[in-house]
Amino acid sequence: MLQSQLFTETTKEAPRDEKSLNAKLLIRAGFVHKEMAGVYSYLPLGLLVLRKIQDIIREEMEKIGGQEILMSVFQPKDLWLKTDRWSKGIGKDMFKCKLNGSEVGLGPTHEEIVTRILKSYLSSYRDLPKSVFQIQTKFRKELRAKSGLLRGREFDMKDLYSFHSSEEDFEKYYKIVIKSYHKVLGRCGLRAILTEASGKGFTSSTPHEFQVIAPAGEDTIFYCLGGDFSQNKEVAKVKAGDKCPICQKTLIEEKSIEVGNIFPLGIKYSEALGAYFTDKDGKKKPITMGCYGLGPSRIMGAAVEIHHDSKGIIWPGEIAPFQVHLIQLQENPEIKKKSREIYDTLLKTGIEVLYDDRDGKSPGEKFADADLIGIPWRIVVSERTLEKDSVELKRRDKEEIKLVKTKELQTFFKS
RNA sequence: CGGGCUGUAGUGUAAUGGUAGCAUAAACGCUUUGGGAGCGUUUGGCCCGAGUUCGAAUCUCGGCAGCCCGACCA
Repeated sequence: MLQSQLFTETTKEAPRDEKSLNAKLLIRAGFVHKEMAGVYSYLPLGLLVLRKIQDIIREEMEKIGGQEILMSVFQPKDLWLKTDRWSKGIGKDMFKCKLNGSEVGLGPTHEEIVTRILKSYLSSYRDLPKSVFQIQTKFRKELRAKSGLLRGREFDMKDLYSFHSSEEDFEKYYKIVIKSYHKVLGRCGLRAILTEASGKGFTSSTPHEFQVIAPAGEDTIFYCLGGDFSQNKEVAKVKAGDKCPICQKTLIEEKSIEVGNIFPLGIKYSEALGAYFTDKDGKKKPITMGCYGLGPSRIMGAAVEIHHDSKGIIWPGEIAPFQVHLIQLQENPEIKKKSREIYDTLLKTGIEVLYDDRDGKSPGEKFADADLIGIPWRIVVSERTLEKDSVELKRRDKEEIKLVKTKELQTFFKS
């Protein structure tokens, strides 16, 4: 991508009406545009990041048998009345509107819809287990949107639903999802702590949240540094300073961001909506379900909260909008020509490059922009480097700069 | 939804009852080029409505919007 052609530009100042760090940096760097409280548009750079997060999720969900679907945003009222959630629980947060005189909702979550769909296709134990997921914009009437991308009224969510013939089979899958989620989040540069949470009306069993320690978080968790125990303050039977019930180490209290959660749904929805299957013994039984959420947009915000410095964002490699930020530092024809060659070579090698080919920008401004945008590798081509047939290579998260021969650049990035 | 704070060029800010100013971005020209460059010229603004007043960005009331705290939140 030629930076001179990029739709967005950076700004020196963050807008006054944003206090949250993730929103400030993402807006300054041109990743998102704020439309209203809790509602953001994704601009080219932001969409690249969002898609990378979504693609990591897709890949990992498919590895655990998830099949991607896309469900309707509109939610019929009668379905939600059957599960008694139209005006209770999450239903209170549902945007509702009239459609030809009847009321419909905009999906804040999809248990109702997915359960009704599965009724049409799953009828025997031979059909189980199955799991489906979707990545979609969710709408929620949050009373108070806040913290930039962390709590929006319109946000991106991946919701996975699994269907099982028994509680045991469900539990096996639940553990598989836990592993998978840790992998997804790890690839997104986040270290999450599996935390016991409250059912919040979804279920009576203990669900789990994936919490990332960060001052900007709105949750508080107690956790053990040994990594074997964590409880959300909402449901905690422990407090800071207590001994870990498992390994006796001291428990710590921290603010954290909930980037994912997983719920045992049991047979709550299948019973309410009549989703039964015929078991080996010929008996009709309700399908056991689980649901599992991850918020790509929230992950993006959390990644910025965790990975930044005073100069800007430091994207974790896998979700960076580009791998390399190539900077043509000066405007003389030789530098332009050489930069262009390097750009073409890198592209041919399959590397994603943002090429700062802009004229009329001082070196200082180009460096400052590169730091703000936060692409993992920076390559500088200048009069100085060309004298040595080289370019400068610097990682966004390191201070050291090394000279690399232009010829060796391709090999460097291949490995 | 309760409480608090705030709305001034695209963005960030100043003017506290009396000529809307500064920075930055944008446009043009010349110079400049290793950490947000210089000079000159130009464009562009008081959230909306009502009231008080000779006169309102400024005071009052209402609305709308944003942020923060709380409540709420798979």
